[in-house]
Amino acid sequence: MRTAEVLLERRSLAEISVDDLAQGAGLSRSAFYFYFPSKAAVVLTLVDRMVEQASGARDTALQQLDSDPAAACRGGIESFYATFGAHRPVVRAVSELSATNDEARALWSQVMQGWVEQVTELIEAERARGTAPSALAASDLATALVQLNERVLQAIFVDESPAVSESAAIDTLTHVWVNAIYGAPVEG
Amino acid sequence: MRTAEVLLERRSLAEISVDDLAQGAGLSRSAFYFYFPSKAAVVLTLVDRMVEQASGARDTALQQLDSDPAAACRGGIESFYATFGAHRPVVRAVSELSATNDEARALWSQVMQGWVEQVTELIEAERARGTAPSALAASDLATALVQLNERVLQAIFVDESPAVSESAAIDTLTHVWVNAIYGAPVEG
DNA sequence: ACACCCTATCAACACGGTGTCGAGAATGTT
DNA sequence: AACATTCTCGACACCGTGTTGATAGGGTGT
Repeated sequence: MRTAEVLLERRSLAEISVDDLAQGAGLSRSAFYFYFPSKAAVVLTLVDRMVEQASGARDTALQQLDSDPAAACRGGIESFYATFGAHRPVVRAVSELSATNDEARALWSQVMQGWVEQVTELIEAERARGTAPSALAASDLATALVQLNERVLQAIFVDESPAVSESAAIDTLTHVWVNAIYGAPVEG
Repeated sequence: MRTAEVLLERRSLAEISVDDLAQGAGLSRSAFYFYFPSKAAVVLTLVDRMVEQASGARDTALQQLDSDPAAACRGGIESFYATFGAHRPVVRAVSELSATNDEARALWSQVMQGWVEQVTELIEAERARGTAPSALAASDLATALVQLNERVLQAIFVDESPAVSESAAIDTLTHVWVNAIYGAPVEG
């Protein structure tokens, strides 16, 4: 698995064969299959690890919004950024794998679902306090905002173009979040 | 190519072999290679077609913002939705292909770049008119908003979960756009 | 010291998909 | 009729995956 992470820094998942993985770990290709059923399983394990290690950070980051809501949003976004930024190769791999692998898709959507639920709660709490207007379904708005983060950061992490400049990313996302949550409804 | 579009309605690109494509068109596999250098080329051609057919719609949709800016945003979003919604299998295929194919990635990012430029102009025009505050770089904001659309609609088109409900998508996106563009800067 | 099992490793194989080649039909041109 | 162009095919080489059956080593109990 260390080998997998190292190789993923340089090449995409598709460019890495089971042979590469095995050789990197000093094994024959078939010995690899003793430890993992497939290349995909390695990535899934890597993702599992990352998720476990990071799911705590999310909950704490978003919960302390009593004081300053804008700061809480920023905290959540920073936590999102930190979590996935620290494991860029893994994020890249899982997004690549999701194109062809149901399990990867399911795992990733579970991760995103966690974020969406957390953010939905945040929005509903603010609406209950009367600080945020109720216009759209909170879950729809939360989904959109989480997906915004996902896509914007993804683009940055894999050096796509166009992409938001990395230094402005947090500010840009926070701006969009805060205005989307607290801004006035747009007449349909 | 018609065959490709039909097959892509049912299965993902990875599940379609050159053989399937050829047979669907009543050809042998090697005859296929007379017409296209690879499976990827078929998808690229499909995308080219879609882009060409749709790039006009975008420009006109966003340009008429003199009257009602919110309506112009909505128009742009609707045009985005219509363009890609009408060719879901192709969108799905190109996103899948982009995971492994440089040319597909380049083509897609060119398409997105077109949108970003258009939206950047819109934002800058509004700021020049004094109706929108200048906080973030217009191009960063535009990039984020275009990627928001991309990701939210993608999730809807491929039936991901979580996803914004399709009926609320346009409203949700419009809300985020308008508030992000016209909303007050968030103190960093 | 022996038998035993469990862990670990490997070479060899079968399979499926890709892309190439050269040989030839089919069709049109002079 | 000779020729060229367009198109089609079967056969091949290649690569990556995943499986299998044979085998080596290192504990453990007797």
